[in-house]
Amino acid sequence: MKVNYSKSIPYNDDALDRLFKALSDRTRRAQLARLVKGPASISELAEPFDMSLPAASKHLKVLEKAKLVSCKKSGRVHYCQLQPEVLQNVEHWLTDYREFWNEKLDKLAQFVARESDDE
Amino acid sequence: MKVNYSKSIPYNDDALDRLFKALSDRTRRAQLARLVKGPASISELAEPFDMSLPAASKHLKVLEKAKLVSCKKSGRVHYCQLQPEVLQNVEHWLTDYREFWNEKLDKLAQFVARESDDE
DNA sequence: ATTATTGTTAACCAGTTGGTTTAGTATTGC
DNA sequence: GCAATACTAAACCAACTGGTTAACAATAAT
Repeated sequence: MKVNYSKSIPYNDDALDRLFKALSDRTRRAQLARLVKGPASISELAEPFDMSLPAASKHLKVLEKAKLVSCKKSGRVHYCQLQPEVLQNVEHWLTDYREFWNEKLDKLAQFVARESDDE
Repeated sequence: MKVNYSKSIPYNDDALDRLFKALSDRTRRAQLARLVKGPASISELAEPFDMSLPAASKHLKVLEKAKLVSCKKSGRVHYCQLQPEVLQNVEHWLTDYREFWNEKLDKLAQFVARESDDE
């Protein structure tokens, strides 16, 4: 089943706002990068960044609201897990532009090819 | 010439910050969407959004700083053009995660397939 | 020369963000 | 029971955002 994500489909602006906003902070991107390697507690996610636990915790909340991360409590430890599926929204959003930049790259490639022919 | 954008390469955080921040506002995304259809003046980019010219102009500046748009003045009108190449940074940034979510989707597909077999 | 058009700049404002510290709540371990 | 651990909640702060209006500059049209 293929979903049509082409130009006419209205993207969910609220979701994209939350997503891009979540991704616009390098600390949060670093936390995501850490989570690629596997689940982690909030302390583990705070430690490498030289910031207080509350700060790290707040970042995690932003990631959770964007649905990039899910956390569940086990005892007193909160285990956080990457939930990368929502990044497909970014992927789909890019579609219209990918076409555009490929065109430009093609033109550049043709230009370069033509230049080399002249030499 | 292939550039290695794999995990070990440090992404340019400043550029990604500017890029994701620029994309995190729906007005700016709408302006980009408009520019897919071709260059436009600042007035044209302000008009559909029921906002003042200075506001639209500020958004354009954010897009320019992220290098998503380039503007040049001709007479008194500023023509703005989409510069989508920089979105490849987003594309590349996604790489590590794409792998991750494809895995998950594969597992889901396998699960679904097994379920249908049972029926 | 005047006037209209297309923007920019500056000053301002309310709300958000990213950080802090301090205090409090569960849970675990001794 | 008591102390340590892992976190959350609240209050605060400076800086940034996204918007406004008012004033200005530059170009075009009459």
